[in-house]
Amino acid sequence: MSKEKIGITVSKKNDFSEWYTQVVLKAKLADYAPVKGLIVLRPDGYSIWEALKNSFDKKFAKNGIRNGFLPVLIPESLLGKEKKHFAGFNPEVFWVTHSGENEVGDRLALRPTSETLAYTLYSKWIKSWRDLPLKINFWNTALRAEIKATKPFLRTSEFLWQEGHTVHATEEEAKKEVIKILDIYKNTVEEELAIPVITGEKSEKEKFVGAVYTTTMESIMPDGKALQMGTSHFLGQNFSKPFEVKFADKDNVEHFAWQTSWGVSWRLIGAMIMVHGDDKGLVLPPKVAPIQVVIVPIYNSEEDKRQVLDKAEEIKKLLESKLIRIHIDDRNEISPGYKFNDWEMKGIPLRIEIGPKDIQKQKVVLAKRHNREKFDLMFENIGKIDLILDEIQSKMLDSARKQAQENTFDIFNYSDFKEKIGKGGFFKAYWCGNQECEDTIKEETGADIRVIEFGKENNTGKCVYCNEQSTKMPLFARGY
RNA sequence: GGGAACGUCGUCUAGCUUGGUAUGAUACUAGUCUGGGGGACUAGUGGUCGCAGGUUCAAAUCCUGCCGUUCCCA
Repeated sequence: MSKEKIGITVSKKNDFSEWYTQVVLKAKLADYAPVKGLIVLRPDGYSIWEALKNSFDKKFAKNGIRNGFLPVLIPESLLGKEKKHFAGFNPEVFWVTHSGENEVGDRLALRPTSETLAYTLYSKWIKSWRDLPLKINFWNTALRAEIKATKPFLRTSEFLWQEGHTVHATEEEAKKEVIKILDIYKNTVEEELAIPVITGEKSEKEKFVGAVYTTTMESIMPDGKALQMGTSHFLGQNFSKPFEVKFADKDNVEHFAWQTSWGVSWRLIGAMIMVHGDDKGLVLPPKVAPIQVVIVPIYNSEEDKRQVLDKAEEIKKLLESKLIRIHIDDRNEISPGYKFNDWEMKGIPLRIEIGPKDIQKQKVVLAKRHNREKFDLMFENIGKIDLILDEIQSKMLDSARKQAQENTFDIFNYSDFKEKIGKGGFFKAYWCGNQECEDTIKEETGADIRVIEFGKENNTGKCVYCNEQSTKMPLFARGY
């Protein structure tokens, strides 16, 4: 087989969509399930998810949030209690109508999200101000039927996520929580996945159905489309009223509580693939890589083999003592060259090549995945590999930032907007706040308001569509 | 929401027009030689041709429906 056929067969630049699918499948992150729109996570994919989960869990715990678990079935009567919420989700809800041959009385929804179920329970658990704040996070899956245009991690009918649900005595405290969570999201995504995000508010049109307002973090992908990376919602009393989440305050007067909900999903893995991957395959940020360093031993005689593998073991032990995840690829019958390409396709951040010639010179060859640099490293410096991994992590964020900036444009008039939108990217433009303008722009350009960035309301300009004066300057883009 | 293409061992594929026992490569298994960027040779294993009907003496091939995947356009 020609070497072009073994790895990724298309370039990221020329056929982004096909490239993405090939990377997911060939790096063995996920595979298609027998049911449309569903995927299976394989161990390498799941490891990345676990790394993210661990990172989030630590930060949630510091913020007083604990984990719980909710069932997957929600009776229709509950789901329908908050009407706008229900109407928003209804088209994509899977319904369980039978148990065996018998029809069930109240249809059961496979959770599209758990607000209604969680708050039914919260109303039982919360009686007094002493019970507040109540902050629980749930790691589970959500199901939303995707009929068309499914794509691994980005658009699947069932997805892994976490959904957090908090309850507060005051409006102010709940609003603060919304922002605290968004900060945790932003920090984690930037630090672990090396993907820069822009945080801000969703427009009224794009907010979570049932929320008072939605805050969001958004990123621009290399193909110019925007991806919603996570949302944190201020629910006000929209749910506490119908679900009677009430508490007796210090003055012994009963109040409806103030609530938040928030979530990130395995879409983050999709974003990581898109932002960092290249024509050779996946590129993993060291912090979430299942294997951070792979050693490829090179030898021909039995004696060389023993010597090289002994040294490889020694290096492995040293790096393991520094909590580096390391693997020796001692597969026989596979050439070193094949292994190089194989591990590059899987995105492993660092490769150590070691053979008889290296041992003679007391060094190894080190190859960085993200920029494909290759250089010698003396034995005495191998202990510094943790610093090299840190450096890779931060350089990956830098280059992702640069990439995002190059894909962000200031737009001051509508003809410019229409002309340039085809190329993709974030479009910063003034907007009057009127939904009619938003709708028309969406209709004519395919772009919607991704995020109204925090802290950018100092200046005044003219709405890009209707020329009204405004201080709002959202980012428009076509999205996933 | 609208349109198009595709589905044959794990993967890629020939065969389909004009029906007649399924082609090749790669991967996999064993062995020998190899080994610093996708190695070579030899032998072997592996497929109810996406599923269900229909036409026919006979269907991968023709017809209908379904399922799945991908791409393009709102």
